[in-house]
Amino acid sequence: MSLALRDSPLVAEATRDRIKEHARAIGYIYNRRAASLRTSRSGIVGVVVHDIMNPFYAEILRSIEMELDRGRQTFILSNHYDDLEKQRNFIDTLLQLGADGVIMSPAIGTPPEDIMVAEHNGLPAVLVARSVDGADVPAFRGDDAYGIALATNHLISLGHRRIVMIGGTDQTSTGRDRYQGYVNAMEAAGLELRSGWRLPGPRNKQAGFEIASQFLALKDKPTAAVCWNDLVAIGLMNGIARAGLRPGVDISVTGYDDLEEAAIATPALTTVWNGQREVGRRAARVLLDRLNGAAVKTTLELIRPELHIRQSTGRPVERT
Amino acid sequence: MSLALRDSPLVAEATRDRIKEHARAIGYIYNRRAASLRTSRSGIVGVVVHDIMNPFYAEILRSIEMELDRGRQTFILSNHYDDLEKQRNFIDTLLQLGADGVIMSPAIGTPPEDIMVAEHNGLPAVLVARSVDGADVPAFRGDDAYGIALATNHLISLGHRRIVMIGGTDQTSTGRDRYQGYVNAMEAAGLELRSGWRLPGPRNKQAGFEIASQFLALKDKPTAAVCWNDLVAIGLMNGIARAGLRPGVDISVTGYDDLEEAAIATPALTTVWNGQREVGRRAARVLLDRLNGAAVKTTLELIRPELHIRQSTGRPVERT
DNA sequence: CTGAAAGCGCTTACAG
DNA sequence: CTGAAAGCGCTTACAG
Repeated sequence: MSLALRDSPLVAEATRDRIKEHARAIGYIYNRRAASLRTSRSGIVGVVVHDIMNPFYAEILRSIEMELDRGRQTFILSNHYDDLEKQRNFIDTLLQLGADGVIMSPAIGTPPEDIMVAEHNGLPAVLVARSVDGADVPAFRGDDAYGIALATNHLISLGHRRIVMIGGTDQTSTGRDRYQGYVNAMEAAGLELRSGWRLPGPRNKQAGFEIASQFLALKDKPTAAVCWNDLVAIGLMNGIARAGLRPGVDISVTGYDDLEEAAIATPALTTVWNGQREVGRRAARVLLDRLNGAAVKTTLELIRPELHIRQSTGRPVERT
Repeated sequence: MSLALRDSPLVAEATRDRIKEHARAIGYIYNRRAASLRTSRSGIVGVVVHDIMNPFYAEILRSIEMELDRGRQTFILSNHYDDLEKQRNFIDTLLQLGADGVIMSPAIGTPPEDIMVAEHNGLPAVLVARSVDGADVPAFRGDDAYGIALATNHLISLGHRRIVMIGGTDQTSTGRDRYQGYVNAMEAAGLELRSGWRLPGPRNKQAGFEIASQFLALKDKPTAAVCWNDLVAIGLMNGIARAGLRPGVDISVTGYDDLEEAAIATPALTTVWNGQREVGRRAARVLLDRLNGAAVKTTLELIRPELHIRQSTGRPVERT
């Protein structure tokens, strides 16, 4: 009977149909726990990111969902909110449930052992959006240094000279890479980097909105802001508008990620497409490949970002 | 040993600590599948909504997460995208995994049997945000007719006479209730309801943004829009601004839900707080109570909404 | 080809 | 109080 229900070729079609019909009639429910106990495959994949409600991760999750659906895997989502303890608990839960694999965007400060402990207990891991040095697993993310340089160079080419970087943290590889990309672009253009021209921290709209007054009060009167991501950029533009200045005219602003929202912001946001869909799709595929026993290379793959120019950037205007 | 690991009082403290220490040393992993097979409790709760990436549901999910964490339940999230088949598959998966319960915001057109099938197979259900007539389970949502009347009456009291309702669908109880609340308020004020003054459909920013031109082209030149939710309202305001008009001045706009974003929109959005946190918290608690064997009443509970007045509404201005 | 039996890792009722 | 045994519902290797 169990063979028939799983469409085994060992069972004749007519027999199979009859059995399935009967199973439905008596309200039979397949017990995956029991099957999993026997086969040590559960059909469950864990996915953990900083915050699933953040649209950047949401876009990655959507493409992961599509791929895993195709592979008939159930997925369990969780936020770690950059709390290492929460992340460890989640991996523990996956191990206890006998999950088949995990896709994670590791919490800030994740030691490689926290990832390898999963691997060593038969839970293959794939990283997205962030990578961890010393963790010998496949990882997919955008080329941040290159991407932020695209945005910075775009502003420089428009004639901006006093460009501030807003948001992000030095505690992730992404944070360091983006800041470095900005620094490199500025130095390559022979532009000065004054202290106070980096306002680290903001990563969401609210924080971008709140930092606007601090940005506008800088004594150098910068004419442009390279933002950590689209959320910060949109929040900042709202804050600039609230202060009576026109984003895209008085102040140029760039975002990062190219969320769906970037195109309908006011003004439409110039930003860097970060390949979320691509990252999610490839991570899910490589995990499915691993589950099917394929040998995959455990290296970091960088997706090449693209600049999308819209209305939030223009020639510099001096404020008086 | 199993007693010791579960902190049973039957085992002396010293013994327990020694066993736990040893378990850690040898890398013991508790097998929840096996335990669940034996006890028929899995510690898993399913949560399914239209779209977890929608901030409205995201806010509900966050409070559900907090409560379930406290009850030491793992939760599995899923989107149904208003696809009944997807929703059925998810409930099937939960049954197969032996989940302990499910919290759902049912897909459009969910027949009560689709919910009762879970109940009858030992998977207690609780509804959030939407209710289903004939499904004998607890449900929590806002009082939509009352809430939308708050917004409509606010506009009327400012002097608006030509007020359009934008977004939503008649296919959910929520959709019907909100439209009815708008109609009731208009009629109570003796205001005319012209055809074309309802633009159904939009439920997200993109759609709100795109419908702006259609709204602005209405021959009656309405002075205000009551929007289905905050996302539509923010999209609409962006569309209005793109067309060169000033939302909050030339056109008054109200939202619904009071997302975190509403307060930092430009202009800050006048909207109706819909009790997302409250809905999620109470739904999770009642489910945990059911899991602990408590008898709970299976009735619909309406959370009373509140109007939050900000800058997107003002006295009417005639357009020429 | 078919059917009965073993075993996955727990928990719990029961015998000693 | 302690320890061995039964059984949850599957899958699969094996005997017939």
